[in-house]
Amino acid sequence: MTATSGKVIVGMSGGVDSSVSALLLMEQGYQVEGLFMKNWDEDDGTEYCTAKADLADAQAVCEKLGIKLHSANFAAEYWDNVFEHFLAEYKAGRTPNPDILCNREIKFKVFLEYAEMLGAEKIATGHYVRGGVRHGRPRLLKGIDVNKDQSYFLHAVPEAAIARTLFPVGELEKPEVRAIAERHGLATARKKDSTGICFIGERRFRDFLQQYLPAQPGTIETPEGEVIGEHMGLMYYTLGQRQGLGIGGLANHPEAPWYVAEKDLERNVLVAVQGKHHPLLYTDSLATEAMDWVAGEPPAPEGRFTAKTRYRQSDVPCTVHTREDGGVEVRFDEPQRAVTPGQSLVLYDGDICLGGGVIRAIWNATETGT
RNA sequence: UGGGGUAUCGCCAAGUGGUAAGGCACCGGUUUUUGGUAUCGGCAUUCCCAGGUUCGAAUCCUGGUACCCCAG
Repeated sequence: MTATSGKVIVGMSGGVDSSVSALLLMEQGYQVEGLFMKNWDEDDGTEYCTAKADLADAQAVCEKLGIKLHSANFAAEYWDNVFEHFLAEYKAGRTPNPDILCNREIKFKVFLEYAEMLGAEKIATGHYVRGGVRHGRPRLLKGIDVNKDQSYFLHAVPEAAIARTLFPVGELEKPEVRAIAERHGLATARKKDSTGICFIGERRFRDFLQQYLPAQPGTIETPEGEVIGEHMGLMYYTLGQRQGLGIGGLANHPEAPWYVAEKDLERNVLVAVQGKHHPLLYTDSLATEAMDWVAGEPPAPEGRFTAKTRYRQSDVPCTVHTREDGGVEVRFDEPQRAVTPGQSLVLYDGDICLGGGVIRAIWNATETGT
């Protein structure tokens, strides 16, 4: 990278990654300013006040670096374009991934437009991905640190937005990022990585969801129909889940934990199976809703790629067929565990993230159809 | 109230005189920008109750209580 005088607005979350991103861009000669986004209006100002702490951290870093920090509130857009959909998915019995939508709708859309308004040429974030040019066009590439790669969350961001974004830490390993922060005395150097739904934060998931959706308790059953427990509402569970079922030892059953294998919405029954590798936990093929291709179109109507069905899963080989409605059908070489409708299938060609779509239907390796 | 059986952590369950296994569940930490997964740690001074025998009992004895089964 050669030095440039372009103006860049960095999305500052109050974490190490965005802090170091801002620092690196300054070193590269950019004219850097920060923007702190607050996209969730707290319903409970006392218990979950991490947003204030994050803002304070972002401010401390910006002061240290001597850059200006803007702040914006996109809560209305977040609610309309991310959260409503999030709730609708849960209502439909699926397990949505709000952060994927958040990136497409907020960080790489509303934020990008806002930055343009502030006169910036580009934006930057602390994501562990790389923007690059491959085969003559801008691409979304996996981060160098395979352990932290966040391309899964950005697969729905269009190429045009990727091309206008800088991802400084995508070129680094996480430990280096912390070391840089430490060396420059940034307040966030040792701050624990945040998890939880971005902007909403870490909180008791059940309590949170219950504020928006009514819970309908029902029974937990084995595939054979034996009632083995009670669930608090289907929306609180996801496929492959172990914790929270409350199923203790059962006479005439092995000493193995139980996992969620299916949600029967019609009967309001949660179907559980015993043993981590129960066949009903595996799926062989799936279909998605319309895909978001980073390049705007599929690389080919069909082909061999690798895929993730979940963040932090290593890519697995699969065969992909594109349907006319824009979705794809995917068959995995090896059955995959706990593939879940509502989560996204993301396709890769080497380190290029091609795009992905929300999983709509799954087929078990032992099933004949449905 | 005739016979037989069982009573050990929330649940399943070892232990038959030597000073309470294990699993599941649950709780906490780690991992993690979804939900999960995984991983590490915690979790019965006490064995239905009351007496007794013994250096020593969840384990033996006596008497209760509860539940189960077969007979009625």
